[in-house]
Amino acid sequence: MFKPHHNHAKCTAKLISRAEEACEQRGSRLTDQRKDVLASIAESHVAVGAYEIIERMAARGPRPAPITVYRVLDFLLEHNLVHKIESRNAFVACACVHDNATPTLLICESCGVVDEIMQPLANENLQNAASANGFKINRTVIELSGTCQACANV
Amino acid sequence: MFKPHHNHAKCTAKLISRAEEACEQRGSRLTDQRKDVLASIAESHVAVGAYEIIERMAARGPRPAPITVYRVLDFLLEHNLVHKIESRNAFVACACVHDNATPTLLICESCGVVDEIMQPLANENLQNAASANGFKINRTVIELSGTCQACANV
DNA sequence: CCATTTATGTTATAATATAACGCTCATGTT
DNA sequence: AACATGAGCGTTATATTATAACATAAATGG
Repeated sequence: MFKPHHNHAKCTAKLISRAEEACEQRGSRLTDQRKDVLASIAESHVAVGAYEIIERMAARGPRPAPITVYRVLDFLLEHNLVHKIESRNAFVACACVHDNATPTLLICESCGVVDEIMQPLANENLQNAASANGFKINRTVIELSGTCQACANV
Repeated sequence: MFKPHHNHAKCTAKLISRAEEACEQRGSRLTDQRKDVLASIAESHVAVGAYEIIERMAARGPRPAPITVYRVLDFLLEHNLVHKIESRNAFVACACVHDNATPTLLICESCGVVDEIMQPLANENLQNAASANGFKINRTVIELSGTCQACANV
């Protein structure tokens, strides 16, 4: 189904080291468990459900309880190290650097790969529209489902 | 919590009659059950969960099974008569006319009211960005959570 | 070393959503 | 009318996603 078009080991390593940095900066601890969960999610760029994370972890060690994984997910979400795909109840490791801006998620319905792109113009439009309606944005979700380039070319 | 700032009965009536039209145009049937579910959702502009819909219906007649409500929801979603708030697993009746464009949902975290606005510019930006990445959009989700004007003024 | 917070473990359960199967009823056809 | 078809719905069971409540351990700051 999914074939990485890049050196994924390198990709994961980079992600973990960025996560370590981010936690250090914020004075929070990236514990082994948290690193494990993050690594499980980062196994691919495909969105993964919480219970699939449990399976992946069970394959390499003791099976964590759901609450354990959800607790870690909360931590990782707060630290912007993973994103929740709301339209799928699934998670992906954050693939790009975005300070406070909201990424647009491109979700392939065929292979499941989730790509992140920064779209400052769209964010600005939405911010303006919200303001015009007297609405104060706390959180923005932009998810586009469809067909990725790789799958379109098959 | 929520106090309508308008004549809601009128609002619902309009919604139902629009739904009837839409179904007629598409040659599908807006059965009593479907009308009931739609009316339950449209009781307010607050997003409502599937099981809360069941409660509302149970208050006025026999309690429907979850699958029943979900089936109706599928129908209503397909016909664009309701929207699913993905970030909340909840539903609202479609409040405005939008041909094929995607509405932006403004979700108040305080009162739960969901407002719909059309944001052609943002849609266009996202479409362009997707195209630039070779991504073909099938479905777009834009959800802004925050504080609505009414709640900000309290 | 103690107090406090943060992290984790354990058990149970809540909330959301779908599968599978069969019956009924409207509709169109012969 | 008799029949075939498919849409709508009923019923039972179960899958999937997420959280509550309470106990223990481990890190951190004074």
